Amino acid sequence: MTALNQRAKQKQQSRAKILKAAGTLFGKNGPQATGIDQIMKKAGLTAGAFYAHFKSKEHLIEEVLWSALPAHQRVAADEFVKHYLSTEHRDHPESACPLATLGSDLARADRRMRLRISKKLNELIDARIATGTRMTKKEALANLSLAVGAMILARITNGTPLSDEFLRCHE
Amino acid sequence: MTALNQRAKQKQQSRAKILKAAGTLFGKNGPQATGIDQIMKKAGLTAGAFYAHFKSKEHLIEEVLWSALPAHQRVAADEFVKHYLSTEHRDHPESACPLATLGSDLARADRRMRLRISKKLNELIDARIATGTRMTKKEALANLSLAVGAMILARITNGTPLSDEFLRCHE
DNA sequence: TGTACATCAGTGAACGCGCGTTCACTGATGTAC
DNA sequence: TGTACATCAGTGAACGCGCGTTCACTGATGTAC
Repeated sequence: MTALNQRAKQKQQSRAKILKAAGTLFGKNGPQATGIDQIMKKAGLTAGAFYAHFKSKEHLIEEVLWSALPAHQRVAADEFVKHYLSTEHRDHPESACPLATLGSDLARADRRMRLRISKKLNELIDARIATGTRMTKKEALANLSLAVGAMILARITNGTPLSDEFLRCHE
Repeated sequence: MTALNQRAKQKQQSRAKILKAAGTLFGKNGPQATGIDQIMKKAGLTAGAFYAHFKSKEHLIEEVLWSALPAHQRVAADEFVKHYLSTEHRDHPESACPLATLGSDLARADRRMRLRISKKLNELIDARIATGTRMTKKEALANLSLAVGAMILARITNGTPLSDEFLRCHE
């Protein structure tokens, strides 16, 4: 039978809960400032169980980033920036694009991690160009850069008038 | 006499050394991953002396960001993006614009810190518009967003062909 | 179907280490007379 | 000018705490016969 038994099913669910909790907390406070204890509590488990699911905190971080990356894949290319620069997206970093939430952290990540991300970015951009309305690669890269930069700046200035202006600066 | 005596002069120099060392290390590894010991060693002092200069690590971080922010102020508005997106700037985060190096960290900083930064950003942007070649505020914001976003993405993808493409995506 | 044993997800306490911070002390610089 | 005392930048060891990780144990689930 390919059906998982009860134990395996439960373990898989626990793993999913940990990933979800970690994603939320990483988005809110960053991976460095998020403890295993905190993650596991949010997932409804205790700290010790963590290592039955992940080899180390480092491995968890990789996994979370990896799964969070293609979040905006399905948005049409010409709608992308507009969709990205929403107040909704700005105000909920816990469920947001990791390029904006963790961009500077990713820039400091080790080479292996950065290469993995680069590969995925390449795929996403190629897909966007292919399906987009005659968009050049250069335009696609500029769009993504603008979106990520404006989102970060809108978050930094959140609470001042400048923040909304950053969200509208693409128009 | 307004001349400082030898002690005060030396203390001022030590403070400057600490700030410089911290700026470099924060740029390279981020403030979270940088220890007081490390900073003080680089400054040629020992850990204990730190608290004669700064109330806490938190206060040092604020000071460093504050002083690093207007680094690009003097570049002419229409040259700004081009100047910003250089390989030199990408490859030396230790002496780079903190918006790119620490953008996501700043987005997570506390409200007080973010408001201080916002105020300075406002000033810088207003100055840019005033002196620039008929640039609208929206264009200035879009330029800054593009520059910061592309720099972060170029750093993440550094080591792959995509990185240079991000640096050239503004053309 | 029932019984005895094996497996394994999760518990919770403990360990070790790093890091921010404190503090008694030192020695050079500054001040009073 | 010299002497005695005060000040203070910096030292270096220690403290306390949080956090990543380990591990002996538990109890429910799965397996063999």
